[in-house]
Amino acid sequence: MEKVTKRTTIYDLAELADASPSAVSSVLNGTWEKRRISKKLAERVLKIAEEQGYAVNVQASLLRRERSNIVGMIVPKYDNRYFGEIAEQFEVMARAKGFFPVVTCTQRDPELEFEAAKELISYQAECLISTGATDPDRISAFCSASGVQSINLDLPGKDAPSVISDNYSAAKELTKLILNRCEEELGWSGPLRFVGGRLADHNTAARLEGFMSEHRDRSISVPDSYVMATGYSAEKAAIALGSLTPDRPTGLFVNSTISLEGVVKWYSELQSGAEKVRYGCFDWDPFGAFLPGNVGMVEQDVTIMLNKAFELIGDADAPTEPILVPCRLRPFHVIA
Amino acid sequence: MEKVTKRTTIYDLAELADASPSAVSSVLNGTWEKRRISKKLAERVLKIAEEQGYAVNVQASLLRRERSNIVGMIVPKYDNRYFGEIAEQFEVMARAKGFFPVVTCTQRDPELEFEAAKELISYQAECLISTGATDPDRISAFCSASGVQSINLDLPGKDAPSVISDNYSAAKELTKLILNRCEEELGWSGPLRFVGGRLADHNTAARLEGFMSEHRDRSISVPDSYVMATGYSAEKAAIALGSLTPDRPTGLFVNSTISLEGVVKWYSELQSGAEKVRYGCFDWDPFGAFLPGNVGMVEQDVTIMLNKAFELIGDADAPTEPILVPCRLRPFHVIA
DNA sequence: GCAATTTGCTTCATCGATTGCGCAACATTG
DNA sequence: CAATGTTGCGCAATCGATGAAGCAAATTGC
Repeated sequence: MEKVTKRTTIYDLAELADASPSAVSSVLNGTWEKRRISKKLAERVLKIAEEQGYAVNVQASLLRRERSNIVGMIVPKYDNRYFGEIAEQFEVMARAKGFFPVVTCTQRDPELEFEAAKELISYQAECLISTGATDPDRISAFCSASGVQSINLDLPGKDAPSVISDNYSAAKELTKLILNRCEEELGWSGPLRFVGGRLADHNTAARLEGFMSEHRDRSISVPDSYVMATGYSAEKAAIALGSLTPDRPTGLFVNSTISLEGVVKWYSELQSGAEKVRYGCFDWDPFGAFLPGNVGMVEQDVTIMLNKAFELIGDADAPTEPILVPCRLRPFHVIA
Repeated sequence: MEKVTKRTTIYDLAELADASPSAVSSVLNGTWEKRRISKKLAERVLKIAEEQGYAVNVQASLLRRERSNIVGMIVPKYDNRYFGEIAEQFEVMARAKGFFPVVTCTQRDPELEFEAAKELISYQAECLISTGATDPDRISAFCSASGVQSINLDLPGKDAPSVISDNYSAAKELTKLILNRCEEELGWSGPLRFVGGRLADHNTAARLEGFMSEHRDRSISVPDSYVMATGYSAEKAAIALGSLTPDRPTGLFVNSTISLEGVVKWYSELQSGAEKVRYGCFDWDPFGAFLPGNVGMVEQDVTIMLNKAFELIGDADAPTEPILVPCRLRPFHVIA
């Protein structure tokens, strides 16, 4: 219609409705009854707004208001169900609580994490949730300098409240499951190998502790070479296992579904001995139950984690000690 | 430090640096050389800004500027690799082109899709990409009323340029692969069953056409009951297959990885006859290659699709005919 | 019938950043 | 030394929405 594609503003609507911009504004933001605007005018304005395809300019609105209602979240990757579910549920919960969620994916890149965090703060986010951040304390420091609350999810930080899985306990349970199944099905009692993750990463360290603790409880010693923290990459896990030929029984504790991809690739290419392999994985995938050799997976409790995180929003004196959320262990039948 | 946790503004910095807000502004947004601010003052301001943990108020900045640089995207779910990859790559590409990406996940809910689209426009998004939207034309209509460009991805719409996979050809290729493998390995020549998706959905319709066309080429007739478009749900697919016992050879064309979950569940619970089942899936998952009975998957080319979509941004006379992007067929060895 | 109240709006300053315009102070030219 | 040019910066209007304050008209109270 118009030659200029300028966005409609309340001033345009005001002219069309023969009213003042402030009346239009109060009609559109729902405060019109409080401000004693007649129903008649309100309806007229709403009708015109609809006709014109009006959408508030949030920039202008937020500039004037005190609250932005934006909660930001950074997430490393969408290549596994865990972070995907976190992002999805975060958005749902945030909307239900009247927030506007903005999620951004930072590719496990510390620089990008920090840039994205700054960007979200520039958008006046009231709270920033750093999920699985490589350097959460750097982000927390920047947030606190800007007077913005920050919360760590999945990986803990020292300078902000953290909600994380109880990695130690779940890893111990998973180790127990794999060892038990190796005994029952292969008549063999370990030690298992630990595949994937980074030792510098808190979660990997905690899981390795649980893994070791269960071995210790059974008086099984684990050779150093059995700990293969190959990072978060399928290829590296497959390469690390490459030379391993299971002429004897073999058990694997797989840390993350991305490493599981590599393990399964290795497994499927075995010439022989596959029936002597058992593994379990920390993290869940719907296809996991159907992978041969997989005895079980750990599912982290995203709903509870996010509930706890949302409870922390606005809480000035939140605990600095990480809040631990129990995981669910899902045992599978082995597919022969 | 301060008792009030007010965000630092250029006015605060101006006072600290003993300069004017406009000088501070131009230093911070990089126009200071053009505005002939001395290097000395610029460095002083930058130092103070850093000390104070200053972050621009994008709301104010965008209000004043003409461009927002925001590109919005709505995505249905993060429960499969396809949409996860789309979201990730979209963010990377958008940043590389100097945009600020905002992605939001709308749970396949038409109302939420529309609300989210409105919200993104309120944030002055310059372009909105609707991915897999249930009702893309409603979104396009609103966008065009607001003078915002909209682009459809994955599912086409009539009122905005669309970039979609060549569903027909890829489905035909996949059907061909499954039928061939059934012949080679089972000595059986179909017809296959079509499992998952919604017939009302453009992609499902196009894939079904490709499926039918390949059957027609081979003079195989497909009974109506063999088309089981059970929607995007693992349970419904599993239930639909529930009564099917493969006493004879059985071949399945699985439409979407979410339906594949149900198929694999059914498959793994078969008492007998599993060796007589072959299936293939439209959409890719890294664990797919390791699922027994799976002869191949179709991987949609996210990178090319997004490249095409980005080419459309800012293009006023973009074609209204959908742009078709070829898919990659990934054949697998069957795991016995 | 006149003051007091209520109704239904408008006016205007404001949020923080941006930018065209302009003005001193200093340097250069002839 | 006056005219002209350059450097370095400040002033003030502006973007669109908001809400406190205010004001005229309509209604009520006595």
